[in-house]
Amino acid sequence: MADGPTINTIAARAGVSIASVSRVLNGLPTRQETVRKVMAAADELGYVRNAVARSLKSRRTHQVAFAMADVGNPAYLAMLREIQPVLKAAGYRLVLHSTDAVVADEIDVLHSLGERYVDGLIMVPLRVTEAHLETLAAARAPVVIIGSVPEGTRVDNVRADSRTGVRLAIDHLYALGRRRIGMINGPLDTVPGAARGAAYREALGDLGLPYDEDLVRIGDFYRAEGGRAVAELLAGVPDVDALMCANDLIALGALDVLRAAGRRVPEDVSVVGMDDTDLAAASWPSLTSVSLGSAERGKAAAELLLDRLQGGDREPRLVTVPPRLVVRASTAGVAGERISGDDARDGARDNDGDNDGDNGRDNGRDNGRDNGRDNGGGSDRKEGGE
Amino acid sequence: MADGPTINTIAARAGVSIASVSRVLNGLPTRQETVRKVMAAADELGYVRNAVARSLKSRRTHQVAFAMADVGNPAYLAMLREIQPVLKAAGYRLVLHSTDAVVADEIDVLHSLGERYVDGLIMVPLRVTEAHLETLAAARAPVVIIGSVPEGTRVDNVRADSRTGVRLAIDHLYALGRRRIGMINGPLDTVPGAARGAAYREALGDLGLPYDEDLVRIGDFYRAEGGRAVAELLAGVPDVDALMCANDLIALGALDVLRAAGRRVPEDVSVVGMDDTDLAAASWPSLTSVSLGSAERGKAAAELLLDRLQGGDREPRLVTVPPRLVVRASTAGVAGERISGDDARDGARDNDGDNDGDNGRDNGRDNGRDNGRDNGGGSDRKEGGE
DNA sequence: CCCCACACCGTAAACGTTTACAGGCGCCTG
DNA sequence: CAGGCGCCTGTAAACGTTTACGGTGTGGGG
Repeated sequence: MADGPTINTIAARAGVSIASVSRVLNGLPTRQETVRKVMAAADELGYVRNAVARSLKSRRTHQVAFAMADVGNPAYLAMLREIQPVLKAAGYRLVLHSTDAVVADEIDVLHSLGERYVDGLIMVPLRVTEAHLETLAAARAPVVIIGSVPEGTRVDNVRADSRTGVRLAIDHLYALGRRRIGMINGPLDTVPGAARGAAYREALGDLGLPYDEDLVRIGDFYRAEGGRAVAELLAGVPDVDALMCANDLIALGALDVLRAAGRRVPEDVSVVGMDDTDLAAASWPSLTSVSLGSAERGKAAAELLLDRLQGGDREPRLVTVPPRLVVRASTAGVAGERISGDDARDGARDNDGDNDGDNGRDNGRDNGRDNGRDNGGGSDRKEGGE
Repeated sequence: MADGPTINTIAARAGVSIASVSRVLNGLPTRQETVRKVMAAADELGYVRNAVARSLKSRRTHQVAFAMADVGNPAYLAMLREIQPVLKAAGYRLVLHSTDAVVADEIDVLHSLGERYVDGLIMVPLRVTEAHLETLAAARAPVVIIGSVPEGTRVDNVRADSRTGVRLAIDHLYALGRRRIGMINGPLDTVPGAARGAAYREALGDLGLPYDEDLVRIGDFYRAEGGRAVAELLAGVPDVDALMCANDLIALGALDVLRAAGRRVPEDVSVVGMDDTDLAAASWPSLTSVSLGSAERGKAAAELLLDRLQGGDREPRLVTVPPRLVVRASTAGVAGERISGDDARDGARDNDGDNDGDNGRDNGRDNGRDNGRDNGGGSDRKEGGE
């Protein structure tokens, strides 16, 4: 851990100037003999370029930040899984920011772009406040926002479409013959809650179904809360034959309660979740869920940012990622999985997380066609005892 | 995005030297009047310190890297969830490296420490080769390895204990009266596979149960593979009354096949998984699983690294994290969850991932006592249309 | 009244690169 | 053979900080 060699060290040893060393290391035209000497010296000394000094001079860090509310959240993770390889392929490192859902922290991240420790930022804001917009306008590096921003905000933007997502689900339930379709929503003062609630009402209307307040229950985006809401709904409206849940956790709660109440899923009641997280494929019966394309959004955001980093100026772009209905047993009544929409997903993933320094890995999932499997890995080294 | 102000800009505007500016910004003793002028100028200009220049001078980046095989893997994520807050609290940024299970990439990461873009590294190596050890010995920044390293390697090290983990599970099954306990393992040439297989045999022996080869099946660490292996086992040994699965995915496969075969879980067959991933709590019946303490290992690693970054020299430490058996319905036969061991976990997590820029968050999970819930978030801004 | 101590501040060097510029040298051309 | 052109290389400045060092001004004590 001693002080490493610098180009000065190399220059001295090779008997040339630091400019020549730099030129050789950067592949600029140099006499063959000089190249040889410099390379030899660099090799012998085990030289590694100092990224910090390099960044100072070049004004490029080759780092990009990704900021979201919570590292542990599956929707963000799905984004991260796609963002990472895109950036890596382009030679960027990824700096992770977890804002713990504190708005001030998000503003901080935006502000800290001025420190120039990253070349750009992908952010999933909790909500978009005035303060966000102001800081954004003054940001000293390119930013891509995942989530909706007010019309006219000059920033690259990637959105999902949960309205269409809800509609896909309702149409699916309708096609299965369901007519008493309940909705278990999260709080209406959240943006997702409001949007999904409105979309539900709209979709019913378009199908000519009446909007029945008794069929709607508000809980929170938790499993237990969802279950509670379902229990209430069952008590009030025993003839409900389908449940549209505002996220997968609520839907798992619904499965719990329906099972306890002796209702068969999907024979008596169909259940649809939302977000298509890993949990959907793991549950029993496996859960039909609306994917809002977290993975695709992440990928799109990364590509937008790279384009801006490389391309320079252009008008801000808006990318909207279409939702997809992933049909599983909770509506279709089969143990297997059937995909509707343009893509297949099966989220179950796990690993063998062990102390022996050998862990599972995923094979490529580049194109969203991911069967979600983990490789157990392997090892040729057994001495790491337990 | 114009060029931001530097201390030179401020010095000019405040009519002082850059040294004074620096002193003020760093809180070194300065005349009150000077402080005022500098602060005023800095505020007006919206000055933000350039982290790169600062790092070059101070030789500290306040960044730490975390390298593992795959961002999407739940075991690594559990680590990440704990590492992140620890580093953040200490003022460090987190740089993420996903090596895609390519050993050469891991060596690269180790080597790139010479670039000095981070102050330290936490690494979960796929396996530990000679090349790892060599590069490790020459590493230019402190490293913490999660996973076993050969005796005598001079590096901070955090390990799990899957042998004891398997034993916990087997003892539990034995206590429930199970005597025909099968094992569904991953490939034996993987470190986890070998270790868990051996532990199974040993545990049976200690309980006075015979080791019956017919009760052991090797598949891979996948759900479908696990299911296939279970089907074989059922065909050969119909009287099996418990299954020890080498990871949660295999266990999910086991549940699938047992259900299809008309065996009740846990009445006819008890099932235990391993790793206690989020999927364990989501499945039906919920899955008893052995936690190898990924979260704790992550936290311990972060703390070791911080200690080394702050403390300086000391002997390398070894931390071993004890496993924990999380009893759920697949062995206990209750819908609810009962925790055995010293801690409670319930991994279900989800969110409302929506395009409206409003997302769920987790409340504190600092001490491992985590009820795994997500908050739906909220928003006061509705104009983000869909 | 002189000198010294002290508080404050400015100058300049350093961190490790990249790169503009200019100098030296060889060779070709006229 | 002189001039000029090109290739290669070295010198030095710059990126934006931090910090050692020395200078200046003030006030107090001998």
